[in-house]
Amino acid sequence: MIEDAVNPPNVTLEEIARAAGVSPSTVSRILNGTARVLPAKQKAVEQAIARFNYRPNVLARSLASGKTDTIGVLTQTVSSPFYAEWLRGIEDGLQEPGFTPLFVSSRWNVKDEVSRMEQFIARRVDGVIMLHSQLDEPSLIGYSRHAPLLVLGRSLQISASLASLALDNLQGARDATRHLLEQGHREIAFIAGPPDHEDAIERLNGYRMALEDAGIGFDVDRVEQGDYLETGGEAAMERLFARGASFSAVFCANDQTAYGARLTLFRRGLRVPEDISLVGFDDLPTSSYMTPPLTTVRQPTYEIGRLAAQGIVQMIRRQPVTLSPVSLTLMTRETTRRIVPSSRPGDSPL
Amino acid sequence: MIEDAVNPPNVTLEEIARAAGVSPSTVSRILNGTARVLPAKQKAVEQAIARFNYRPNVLARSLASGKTDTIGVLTQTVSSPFYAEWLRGIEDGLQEPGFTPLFVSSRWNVKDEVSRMEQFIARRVDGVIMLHSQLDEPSLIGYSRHAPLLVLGRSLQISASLASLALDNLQGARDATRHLLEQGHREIAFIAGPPDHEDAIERLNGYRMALEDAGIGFDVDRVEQGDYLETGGEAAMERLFARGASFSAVFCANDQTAYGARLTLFRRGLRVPEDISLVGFDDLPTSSYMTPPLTTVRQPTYEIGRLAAQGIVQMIRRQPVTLSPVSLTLMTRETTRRIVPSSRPGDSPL
DNA sequence: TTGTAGGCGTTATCAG
DNA sequence: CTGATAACGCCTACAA
Repeated sequence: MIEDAVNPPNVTLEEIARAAGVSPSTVSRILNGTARVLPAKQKAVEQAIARFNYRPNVLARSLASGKTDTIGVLTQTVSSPFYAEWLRGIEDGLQEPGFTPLFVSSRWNVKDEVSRMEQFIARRVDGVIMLHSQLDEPSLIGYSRHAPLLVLGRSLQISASLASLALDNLQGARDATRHLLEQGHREIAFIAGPPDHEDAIERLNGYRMALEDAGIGFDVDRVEQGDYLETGGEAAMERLFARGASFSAVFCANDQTAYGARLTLFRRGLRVPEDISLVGFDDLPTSSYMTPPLTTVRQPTYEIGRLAAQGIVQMIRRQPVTLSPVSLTLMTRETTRRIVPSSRPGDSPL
Repeated sequence: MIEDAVNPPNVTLEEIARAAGVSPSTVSRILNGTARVLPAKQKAVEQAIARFNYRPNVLARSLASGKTDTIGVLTQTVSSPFYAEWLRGIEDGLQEPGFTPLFVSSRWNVKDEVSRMEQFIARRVDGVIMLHSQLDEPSLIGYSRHAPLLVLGRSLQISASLASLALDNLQGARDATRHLLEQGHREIAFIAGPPDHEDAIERLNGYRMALEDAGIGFDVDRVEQGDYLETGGEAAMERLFARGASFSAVFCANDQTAYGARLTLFRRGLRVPEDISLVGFDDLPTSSYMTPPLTTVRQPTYEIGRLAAQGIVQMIRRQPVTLSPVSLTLMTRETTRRIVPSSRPGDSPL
């Protein structure tokens, strides 16, 4: 029998108190469970709240209490399929402890990244999670003085208010390359990520290391520059061919790059994996639906997101943070294929 | 020469005023450009702000001013590739007018949707944009009394505080089906979306309508239920075959469904488009990188996001809202192919 | 042009 | 257990 009349939007705690015949502090106590209150008053207040459809003003509450129950989450692009699962993990992980994530994008731009952080501070978030920050360590330490800061995808000197969770990109890239080697490939091309990305560099190093482990020289001629985007992979693959590079497999610094490379192969009438083997990195949700399903290095991003959520909450509560490093695993699917050892070395797909 | 000492986190406007030798209101005025101030004081204040690295407390400001410059954005899943571009469009569109989006997911769950809206109200957002709400119209109208509400992907009775922007799903589906018909296909299967989604129903109707326009009966046997996800498309396609349905083309209610269907075709050794033509809906960013690139109906989601951002700001400013309906366009790529009329009617790919 | 004072809606500290 | 009362940090008349 609750009337759905045109309720004057903003009911305040004080009005509830008056309606219930108690003092504002009592209402506040009931709202927060701060102290025991007589059942009778409790009930009166609850009824008033229901009747007026009262909702505490979060702003006022935060101002008074000094906490906002908000976590700033800085991502490079909210729209990247790569970050999507991370965000979901974070959102889910923050749900139960009662925090709200504030997602913003820096668009791979250091200046934006700074302004977003300033915004977080101005909004008095209780903590910040950064996905792939480009800021230098001193800056990060500076920000961590305002609120606990957790940086994903980097490894930093940690403190009580600064933590990081790194992924073993090097290992992942090494495994992927090794897989190709085990299949008999000797000429493995690599399409790199942005040269200024820490993880892109690690992946390149992993590729290189695996090659050297196998006694195969690292050949610059088989490496092309990509940009982590489909278009970059497409173009890089094109350049590889234009340059007459010889290879039987291509390892791409990330899945999006692999998608682009795949398209170029398709355009040139080359079959995957019959003519060329292809490996990606990230294991985006759609990668297992490519034709054929892409062999790639899986990053458990959703789980990492949850871990991060859990970690930042622990930091806020001044509890010890437990962030064990996450390992990446190769998902062997159908874009790689064993090469017959009899094939003449130096065989070019061209 | 700014010292980066361990600054006591929270400098207040009052401290700035004291340091600059002026009153708090003067500082406030300078901060907001509310009134002219003597150049000398202006400078003194600016210096103090810089020196103390002062950042106004957004909470206090909002509480006092009654506006938060925040827009609640309710999406079904932050992590869906489908919503990604919308979010980006909204974020970009909100940037310039100075609003911050607050992204949350309802996970396709009405209960969550309600609680998110409550949260928005509690946070006193200045406006709300909903992507595909499942709430009924009365509820939406109710919420719109708290703050301007803009619903995307639905068509509603509009008012000064409630607007909607619908997409012509029916038209899009009709065009797609017609395209297939023009290519000579007569047996066109359809993998539908969730039966309780307005747009899924519209797409089914568009398919049906095109068939009837062409004088071809709508055949339930060629329709399978999907769920807008890859796995659903995969399974639906499988069922289509298991049931022995006969078709030369498949139209999927969305791209993710098409991805799944594509995989099933691949598994069965059927070529696209040589054996079966395939059409999707949405034009996700990766669709043009499928093998072969997917023919699909494009929704200009990024642009819609920007439009929505612009629209909600107009509503907040009590300006007339201009939301012209958005049309969808067929992107003819390479998963569809003209069928030779000579092929015996009733030809089954099996 | 500038300062004073009151208020925004809650929480939190103290008596009682 | 409960009610005043003072913050929280800023904005905005109002007055000077």
